[in-house]
Amino acid sequence: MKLDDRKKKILSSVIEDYIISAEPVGSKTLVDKYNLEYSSATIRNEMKLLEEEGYLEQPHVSAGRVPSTKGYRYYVDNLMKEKNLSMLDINYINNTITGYGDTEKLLEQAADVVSRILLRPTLLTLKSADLLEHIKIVKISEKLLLVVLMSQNGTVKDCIAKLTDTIPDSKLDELSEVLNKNLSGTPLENLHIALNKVIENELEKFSTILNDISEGIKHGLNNETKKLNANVESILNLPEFSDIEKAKNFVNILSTKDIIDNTIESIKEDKLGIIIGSESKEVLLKDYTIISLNIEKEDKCVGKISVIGPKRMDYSKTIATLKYINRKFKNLLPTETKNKEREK
Amino acid sequence: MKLDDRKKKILSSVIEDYIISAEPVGSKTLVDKYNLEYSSATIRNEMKLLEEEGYLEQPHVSAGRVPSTKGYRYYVDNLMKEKNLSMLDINYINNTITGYGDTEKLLEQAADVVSRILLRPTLLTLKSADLLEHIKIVKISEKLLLVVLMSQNGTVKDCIAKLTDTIPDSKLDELSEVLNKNLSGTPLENLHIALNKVIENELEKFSTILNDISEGIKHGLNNETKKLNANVESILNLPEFSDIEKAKNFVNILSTKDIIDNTIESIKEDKLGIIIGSESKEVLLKDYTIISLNIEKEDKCVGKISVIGPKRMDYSKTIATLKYINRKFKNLLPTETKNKEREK
DNA sequence: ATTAGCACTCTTAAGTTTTAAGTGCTAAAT
DNA sequence: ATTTAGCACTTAAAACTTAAGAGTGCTAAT
Repeated sequence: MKLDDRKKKILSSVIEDYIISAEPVGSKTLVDKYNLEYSSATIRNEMKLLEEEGYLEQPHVSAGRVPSTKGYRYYVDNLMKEKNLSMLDINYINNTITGYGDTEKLLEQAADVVSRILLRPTLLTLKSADLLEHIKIVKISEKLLLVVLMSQNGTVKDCIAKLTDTIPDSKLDELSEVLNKNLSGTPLENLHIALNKVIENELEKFSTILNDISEGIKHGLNNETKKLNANVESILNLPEFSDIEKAKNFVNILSTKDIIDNTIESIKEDKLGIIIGSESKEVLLKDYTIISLNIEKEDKCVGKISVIGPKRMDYSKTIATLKYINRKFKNLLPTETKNKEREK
Repeated sequence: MKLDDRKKKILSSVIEDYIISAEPVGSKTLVDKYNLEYSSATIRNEMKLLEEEGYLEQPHVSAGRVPSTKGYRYYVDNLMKEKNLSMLDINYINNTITGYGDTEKLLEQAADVVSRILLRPTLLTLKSADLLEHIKIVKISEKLLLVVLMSQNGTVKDCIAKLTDTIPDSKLDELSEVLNKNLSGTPLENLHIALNKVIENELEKFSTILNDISEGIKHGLNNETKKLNANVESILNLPEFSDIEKAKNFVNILSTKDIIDNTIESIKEDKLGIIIGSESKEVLLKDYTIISLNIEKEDKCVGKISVIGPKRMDYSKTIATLKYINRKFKNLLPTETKNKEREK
């Protein structure tokens, strides 16, 4: 398990070259491109040992070496130098995520910007256990109400309620108040059920209109907001997908919720999680890496942004980007009690 | 320009076979699959004539025939039978577009469902000239306001305003009222400019808070909502994109706003527009067809849904789907004055 | 311990042959 | 005057063959 300095140097050179070139790396290439003070023969010997130890793989006998899952893992844990983001990327992030919008909007912006910087698809997983903070009813017309829901995680949702009967303006505030008293703290996904229960118990006089609102909420909250992915087409440019069958396969993985879900869930709440190839239990992910960031608000996880792509990934840049996003969100998410001035 | 019955039959058979198979259609295939009461030799002669007239094309001398732009056009205008949607598709549409949500949400749902039924990407173009109908201010916390904007087209937008100073609850309604009086009817994209003007002219006492709101609106309204596309990955399954370069090329077209914009704009307001290959001025679109539907609300166009893909498209099903969507929207879009019961 | 040198393996590219699809034309049949 | 059978011809795609190139592993020399 111990690698001497020369092996480390060779391993990280192979990985860094492969990350860029996507071609198996040979001993000659290493001598030419990286200033290794050994001959190609020595490097060949070392690479053979690294392969025997499981850090490198050889697609076929006359090819160079490719990093294995174990190799990438060793690189990420021990060899990788943390890169700084370029000014270009920093500006891109800051100009895109300006802090206006509710939590969900901000998370979407972040998932998108990360995807475009790293040229990989990203997935946004919203934390499902989001509780109602505040509800507000706004009249649109005689027969239409706008129901604005604000959650404790800071997400705002609009629902449309179609009224069977009209309601006088004077009653609206009373209605809002009653709803807030009864529903605040309810998980969003149970909201319409809870509302129905409220109707049964005590609010007979509003029953028709509450039914309409309940129906509106049911349809308006797309419970399936658990996931969303951005920029799938970016993968077309990756050499690993020059075979279109592989691209289709990858897209299938992306659109099958469970595959990635199961893998992501194993990530500790407080950490940036990296799952490389066969480290996932999911066999279909054996050629792919997922790097996932938990976004927190007041120490509660509100969502996850996951970068997914072939194992050949710019780990350093990916991690730098996600860490930057994480720091940005720390003083960004709107909170009830405090509201920091945004930094310039 | 006149085609006799036999030529018509042959042309439509070629097109219908090609739409399914994506392979050039030969005389033998036609005799075998379609019950044409002529020999392959006769059909060969006819196909040659159809080619000379420009309705068919031959990729190379030993291949079958492929429809030309002119051929597709003739088919669409004269030969095509209107298909009925399957119950499956109808149910899918009805279960997806339930009528809850603002105009923009409904349009997004429609663009998505159309894309999934037809297995082609769709583009949603929102009409930019949308005017403010109503504005409502809701307090989220001491230093945060939620600004809810309702447009005349029936779209609801939420913006977050970060306050420099606090505002007492009692002032909120006055503020809302003042804003409505001054801003209703303003085009959404000018809203924050108009607001700044209002501040200058008369609302000095609210000036700080109005500035904050103006800033929130500026960031919250993503003016670039002109377009959005769905389901790009569906194209990976089309045989025309088994060459990944072609797929990339197509994705590029999709993401270059102007290319499709220019073409779509030439479509008459009240019609379902079909632009086949070289009928577009845009050279890059010469192998693609766009079928575009205007969605109207109270006789005003609120958006366009465009299906785009290779010329080889199931024209009949595409048109049937869009027409169904169109009919659905007729009694769906929320309006200020009237509000029809939704059909069962 | 390192390296030059070379035989060996296997992939990829390039070139060649074969196969099969489909045509267009001619001459015969209707 | 149409229609059709039949066949020579063209071409693309598939199957095979050969050549080139990359990179290794091993041996023997440094």
